Amino acid sequence: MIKVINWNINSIKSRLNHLLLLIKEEDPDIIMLQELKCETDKFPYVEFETLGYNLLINGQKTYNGVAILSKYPCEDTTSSLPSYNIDDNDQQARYIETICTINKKIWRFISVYVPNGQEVESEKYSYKLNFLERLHQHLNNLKTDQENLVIGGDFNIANQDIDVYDPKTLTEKLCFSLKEKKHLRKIINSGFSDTYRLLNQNITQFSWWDYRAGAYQKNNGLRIDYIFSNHTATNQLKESFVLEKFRTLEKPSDHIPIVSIYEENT
DNA sequence: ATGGTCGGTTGCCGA
Repeated sequence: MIKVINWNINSIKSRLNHLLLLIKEEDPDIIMLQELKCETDKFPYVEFETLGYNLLINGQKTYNGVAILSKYPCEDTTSSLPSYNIDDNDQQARYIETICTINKKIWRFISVYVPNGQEVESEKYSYKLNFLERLHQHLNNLKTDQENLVIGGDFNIANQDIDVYDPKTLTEKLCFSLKEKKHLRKIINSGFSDTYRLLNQNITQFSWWDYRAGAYQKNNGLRIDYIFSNHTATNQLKESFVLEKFRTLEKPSDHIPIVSIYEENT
């Protein structure tokens, strides 16, 4: 069994105890994190090495930052998404990819923090769409039919009406505009499954609620965090669920962890 | 109700 968790933690420093609680309660094999808001060499390595994790960190000061924590040894780690001449000077820490060998099978894991985009048609919105295009190209170039590929991330896009609290109000708003959805669907349709949706059809479950305006109390949320897996991995998918409890703790992240469990075919 | 609340950093940005 391989238990994978994805979580936008919104500051590793502020949420250290929540992450330790998550590990204590769920004992995941792989944890993919976003928004560390911490420089690579300031990550609290010891706490997690003590718990048996290999740590792959791509951090930066104040903003962004992604990580993969793995109980299995990792190799060939890359901390940048190729630019493909689309965005040649991208310095933001939004991507990390690594390969684990688990029971002699190759599992490639990616943790990605897609740009928020600030406002539809803004400069940052273009950067968001460009980033998604780069991600799409990179995933196509991996040609990973022979291996298992699992992508966890905060994509900052809700895919369908069922994934938002009020599709009418949110039409063409940031994180629900047609251009964003088309970019997201292009990635999914290139050979991935949305693991939570695959096993929980017709259920409205959000992964993020704004800190502002009592959004959580009103359940005004969006499902923008995902675990995607390729066909090979999805064939082994057994369970997928969210841990909404982590939005009810004191000083929570505005996002909740998502869990997907794979059972290796024998 | 076109507002509000966080985190990291220091008077404001990003989400």
